[in-house]
Parts: sequence; C-alpha cells; structure tokens
Amino acid sequence: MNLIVKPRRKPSQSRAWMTSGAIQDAFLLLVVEHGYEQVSIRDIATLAGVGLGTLYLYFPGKDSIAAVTVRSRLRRLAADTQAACATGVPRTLAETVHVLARVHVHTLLGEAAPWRALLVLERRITPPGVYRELYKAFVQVLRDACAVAIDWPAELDPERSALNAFAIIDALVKNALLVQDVCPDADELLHDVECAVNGYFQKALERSRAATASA
Amino acid sequence: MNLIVKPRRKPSQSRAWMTSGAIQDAFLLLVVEHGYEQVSIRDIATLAGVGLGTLYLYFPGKDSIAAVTVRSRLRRLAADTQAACATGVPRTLAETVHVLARVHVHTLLGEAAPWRALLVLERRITPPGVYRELYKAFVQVLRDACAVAIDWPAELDPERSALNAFAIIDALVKNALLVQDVCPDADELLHDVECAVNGYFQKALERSRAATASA
Amino acid sequence: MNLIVKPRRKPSQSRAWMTSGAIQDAFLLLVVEHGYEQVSIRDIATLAGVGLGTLYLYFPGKDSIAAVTVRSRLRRLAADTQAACATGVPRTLAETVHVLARVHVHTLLGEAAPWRALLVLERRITPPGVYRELYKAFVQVLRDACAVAIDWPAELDPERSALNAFAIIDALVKNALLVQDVCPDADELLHDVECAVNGYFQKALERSRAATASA
Amino acid sequence: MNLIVKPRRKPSQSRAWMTSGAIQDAFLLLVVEHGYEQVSIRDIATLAGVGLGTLYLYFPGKDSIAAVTVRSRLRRLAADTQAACATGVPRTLAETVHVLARVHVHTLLGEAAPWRALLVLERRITPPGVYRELYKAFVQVLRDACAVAIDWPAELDPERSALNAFAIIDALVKNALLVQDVCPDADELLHDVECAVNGYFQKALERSRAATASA
DNA sequence: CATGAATGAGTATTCATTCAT
DNA sequence: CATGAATGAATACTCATTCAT
Repeated sequence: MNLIVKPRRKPSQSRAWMTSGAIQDAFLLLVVEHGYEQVSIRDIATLAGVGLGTLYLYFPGKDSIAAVTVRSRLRRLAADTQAACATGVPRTLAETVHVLARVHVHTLLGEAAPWRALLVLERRITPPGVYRELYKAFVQVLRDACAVAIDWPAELDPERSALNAFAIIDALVKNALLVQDVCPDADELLHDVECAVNGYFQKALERSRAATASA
Repeated sequence: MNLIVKPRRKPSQSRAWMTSGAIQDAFLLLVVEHGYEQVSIRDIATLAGVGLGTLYLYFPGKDSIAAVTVRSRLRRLAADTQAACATGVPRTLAETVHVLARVHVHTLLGEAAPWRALLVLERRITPPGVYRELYKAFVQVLRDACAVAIDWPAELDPERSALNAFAIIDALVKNALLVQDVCPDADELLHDVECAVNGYFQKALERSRAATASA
Repeated sequence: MNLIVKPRRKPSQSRAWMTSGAIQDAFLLLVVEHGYEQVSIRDIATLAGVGLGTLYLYFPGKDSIAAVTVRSRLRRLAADTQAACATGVPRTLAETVHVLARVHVHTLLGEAAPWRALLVLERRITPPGVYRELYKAFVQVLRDACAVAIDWPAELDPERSALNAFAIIDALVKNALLVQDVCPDADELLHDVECAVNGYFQKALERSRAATASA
Repeated sequence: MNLIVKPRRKPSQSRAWMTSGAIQDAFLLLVVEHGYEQVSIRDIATLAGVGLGTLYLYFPGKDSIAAVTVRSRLRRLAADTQAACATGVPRTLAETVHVLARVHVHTLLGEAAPWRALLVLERRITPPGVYRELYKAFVQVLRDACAVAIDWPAELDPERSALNAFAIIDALVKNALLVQDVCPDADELLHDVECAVNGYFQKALERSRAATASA
C-alpha cells in the first residue's frame, strides 16, 4: 500500500510560458555555439537566468528540453505555412506551390543561422517516431493546400503527391542550409524548389495520362 | 590498386581488415538493438571478440567507430552507384537518371531494415562536416554521370543540377524508409523518383530558355 | 488585514500541539512504510496536511523531526515507568524490579509493531549524544525506584547497579522485538527479565560480601 | 592445449584483499572522524589510495562499503570468540562464561575508540535483517560453547538461555562503550558481566526447579 | 500564521581511455 | 601485437531550505 501519491509539481501558467521559452532559447543558443554534447544543464539554467532546480520544474531532463525546442519550432513553421495558404482567394496549383515554397524558403533562409542549428539539432536528437510525426504534420498542410487548387488534376493521388512534394521542398532547403558551402540566394533557391515541385507534378501527370491512355 | 598479392606481408593487414570489420559489425548490431547512447566501448569489444585495448589499436575512440561505420557503408553505396554508371555505352540523360535512381532505390529497399538502422544512426551521429562531405561525394558521382549524357543541355549548370537532383533522389528514398508507415514498392518509388528528377530537369530547362529568350 | 485583536490567545498553542503531532505521526508512518532515507520533507508535509513552509515553523529541519519523534515517545515511556513506581506503598527490591520490568515489557510488546518501527528508527537516526541522554533518563528512573526499596542492600552502588539493571531489561526487550523471529509471549519475556535482573543483583551482592569478607 | 603451467600471477586475488581492506579501513577512519553522512566516496578513495573507479570495482556503492566493513569485523569477533572456546579442555559453565565474557570485553575495550566507532556505525547503517543475522551468529557460538560445559543444567533451554546470555553480555559491553561517560575498567566490566550472566543462569535454574517441584 | 515556487549546493556514478604486462 | 585492471574527469539530478506573498 502506498500512502504517497507524488503529483508532478507544476509551475503557474503565465510564468510557465516565459520561463520555458527562456530555457529553450538559452538551450538553442548554446547548442549553436558549442554543440549538443557540450551543453550542460547548468549552462542552460545560467543563461536562461533561472535556478538549476527551477529548470527541472519545467522539464524532466535535458533530452526533454531538446525535444520540446525542436518540436515547438517545427510545429510553428508548419502552422505558419498553413496560415499562408489559408486566404480565401482561389489559386492555381502553381500559385499554391509558390506560396508554400516561399514561406518555407524565406522563413528558413531569413534566419539561416538559428535554423541551421535547429536542423542539425533535429538530426541529432529526434527519434524516428517523432521525426515521422513532424514530417506528417507538414504533409497534411501541403495536401490540404494543394487539394483546393482550382486546377488540381484528379489523376494525382493527393496524399502521395503531397508527400513527395514536401520531401522535395524540404530536401532542397535543407540542402541549402546544411550542405552547400555558401548559402544560396533565397530567390535562386525558391526558383529551384518551384522547378522541382512543378516539374514533379507535371511529369507525374504526363506519366499518369500516358498510363491511362495505353491501358 | 595493386593486383599483385604479396602473401608474406599481408597477414597483419588482412587481420586488421577483419578486426576492424568485426568491430564495425558489432557496433552496428548493438546500435540497432539498444540505441547509440546505450552502447559502450566494452560492449563493442566483447561482441567483436577483441580486447578492450585492441579496439584502440584500430579506432581512436568511440565516435570514430560510428563515423567509420557510417562512412564506409555510404561510400560503398556511392562507389556502387558510380560503378553502375561506368559502362562505356552512351546514354541519354533520362537513361542515366534511370540507372542512378534504380541503384539507389534497389540497394536501400533491397535491405530495408539494416539501411533504415544505418540512416537513423547517420542522423544521430554524423556531424555537419562529415554529412556535407558524404553528400558531396554522391553529388560528384551524379554530376559526372549526367555530364556525359549525350543530350545533356548546355544551359544547365552541372554542379547545381546534380546537387538538386541528388537531393531529390535522396529525399524520396529516405522518405520511404523513415517516414512512410509501410515501405512502398521499389518500382513505385523508382517511378516517383524518376518523375521528380526528370521533371526537375525539364522544368529547369524550360525556365532557363524562357529567361534567355526574354533577355 | 484584520485590525480587530482577537481575545483568544490559546489557539496557537493547541494548534501547535496538533500540527506537531500530525507531523510526527506522518513521519513515523512514512518511515515504517518506506524507510528513513526515502522519506522527504515534502512527503511528510503532504501527509500531515500542512504546507511545506509551515512544517518549518514547527521543526528546524528533517533531523529534528526524527529526533523529536523518537525522544518524545521514549521520554513518555520513561515517564510511564516512573509513574508506575510512584505509589507510596513500600516495596521490596524484587517487587520493584517486577513493576519496572512489567511496565517495560507490556508497553512495548503490547504494541509490538509500532515500537519495533520506533526502535529501528532510533537505531538509525539517534546520534550518540542523544542516545546517552535517553539512556540515562531511564537509568535515573530505575535508580530512584530501587533506592527506596525497603531491602536495598547498602553494599551495592545504586548508580552502577541501576545502569546494569536497565541495560539488561532494555537488551532483553529489544531482543524480543528486533532479533527473535517470533515475538515471545510477554509473560515469558517478563520471567526472563526478572531472572536476569534479580540474578544480577543477587550475584553482585554475593560477590560484594565475599570481597568484603576476604578483605 | 597448453600443458605448460604458467606461473599464474594472482595479483587479482591478493590485491583484491588488500584493496578491499584498505577501502574499509579508510572508510571506518573517516566515519570515526566526520560521521557517516559526511563521508563521501571520493574521500574514501583518496584516503585508501585508489582511484575513484577502482573503488567501484570492489564495492557496488557506499552502502555496501559500510555493510561489508561492519559485517566483516563483527564476524571476525564472533570467530575469535568461538576460537577462544575451542580448547579441548573440559570446563564448567562458570568457566565458559568467564572465557566468553573475557574475550568480548577485552577485545572491545582493548581498542575502545575504533570499536565505539564501529558500534555507532552499526546502529546507523545495519538494516534489521542483517542485525538479526549477526546477532544470531553470536548466539550460536554461545549456545555451542555453553552446551558442552560439564555442569550444564539439563533444565535450561540452550537456545533461549544463550540468546539471553548474549543479550546481557552485549548490552553491558555496549553500555560501557556508548553510554558511560568514562569507559570503565575492563576488569570491573568483566566482573559485572559475569555477575549478570551467572546470576541469570542461577536464577533461571532456581525458578525452573521451583516450577517443576510445584507441578 | 501559512504557503509553495524558486533555489543551488552537493555527490554518486559511469565509461572512455591508458599503459604495464 | 593484445590485453584489461586501473583511472578520474565530467555531469545530471535531488531535495532540504528560504522568503515573498
């Protein structure tokens, strides 16, 4: 028989948001500067301006800080992307792709250094399950945005197309930040992304029609 | 390489090769089973059947084992890809893309489980610099392969095109292994990859010509 | 702010007594269940139904709670023992020993489980100084009780005899609670205790007289 | 098979014994000086002259060091006691008690300071189960020693008598070390112990015979 | 009087690495 | 070449305590 039920002590709401944010910011800053392994819990607490014990009121451990930091920022990016597509104006598929790509490219290249750090961190700490979950959140946004395009070709499978389209966008942008020696101009990158996505849609459509015709 | 085998001096080298391989295999096995963090140098040495000190004769440290394991396998993939394109037969760009994509897709999906483990590990441990280096090795292969296509369009920048093309191939294949719930059929995936790459080349060419014309 | 001065002055004291008791009870309960090390100040405060800071109004720290809990209970036992001997009726030494032993044996074996817990706790937390102090309190009671026995032999040193007598009583009772697999019957134990104490007195007297005679 | 017997160095065993002993000695020394809580693993390792990690090759943790230190010393005392009784010469019960008591008293008072420290430590760290186990080991020794006395009275239960006799010896000796302000002379203490034990045996016998006669 | 959010000192423990054999 | 006993640097985390409310 256990007489003690230990409840998770929880900080108050308004303060919680601030403190948690400060901790995440401090964490990301330190990771950028020194790398994940070299960042100690003490460093984070110090830079965040909170006590060591306080940090543990908000996060159960170091891994959790990393996970929340990555997830919150990527989810926010997904939300921003969705918001950018949410205008009631009817759009063609090419226009939709343009908007989607532009948000992605400009957001990340607009603050290249922190995003590069976040992406490196994400590779480092995100377990496969979370990776999949985050990925799919983006795919949902793309699928919904493309599906309402006025010229969406019925021949294409929305789910599969969106998956591939996002993979392409994501790959090219990560390419720019993580692989290329000198980060390319945002508009050049945007151009390539649009080429790739629109080219994929067009070619997929051609092949689909060819297959149907031959059948 | 030297085709003349001199058996007298080789035992140490062949032993070295064997031991190093055994260590890498043990390492990969343990990582798949327990995760990178949980694998200790001792575990690796024990499973590889070598002494603790012996391990340090072959690798300077734990990180090195991980790095070599990942690098050697990815470099071998790059080499296989290069070899597949190395036949003297002239080819069109589309044929080249087909060969490249097919090697990549079939190699990885042919042994999906170990490759998935390797890719997860690679995300986990590869530092940015090594990532870039490995990526570029693949880009070189693509660039060289495409550049000799009989219909390579002079308007396209080989380097940039190859970079984007490999990003697309890589993204779609990783997608299949790491994101999708059920790993797609290799031929379906190959189809998508070809659509995306060929579509990208085509659209890039169109835009390039349009830009030139308008100028 | 309440500017009206409340005439009652006592609530604080009765409240103080209640709260302190609740804290001690909670502490003892938790120690019995989880062991001293596992009990945190938070647990005690929670189970006692008081705030964390409130606890510090009654006790300066964790050790103090343990010390007070043990001391108050052992002092009460000493007081009860003293009270049992305090009747004005003249008694022989054997009768006195009987009363003393009976109180000790029946009190502890009457509620064996909690007393066992208390004795285990006492071993665990009582520092040497406090142990000595508590021990001497009991010795005082014994000495005073024996000294007024109508047949107290002048040859025996009261202090030393009482010390040994209490050591014997205490040892046999603790034996019963802490060592023996099955707690013996109270009357059997009482019999042994009386044998030992009376036997000690008798033998000590014999030797004392023999020594005097030979001198 | 290697038939050549290599002179196997046994640094492991002889070294193990030395190192373990050094650690225990260091531990006991530090506990005497600063108290159990204040002794850190680091201090122990430093004073023992071994590395921090080395300590963990011999003991799984701090508690283990304490437990082994206490148990090994108390078991050695029990073994010494047993050895002292092991002479083939027939003895009376009183002679046996004398030998037993003398070993106990002289051993502990002979090195009062370290034994006091050990007993304080024992109270502090020994869990009830271990306490019982150690206690019973001593009782065994007493029972076996008394049972072969040439005048052992058949009326007494050997187990119960030995339990009480040891409780008395133990109590008076601990008394001397832990309670009394000035440690008494060994011979005086021995006198008291013999009085108490012999008195107990005599009185128990009297009562037993009285009970039999009345029945 | 009562509270509990915030604090940070203090420590056990792991494990990569070395070097004597 | 091979070994593994010995090492100690490095760090996450707990929990008693305080003090502003």
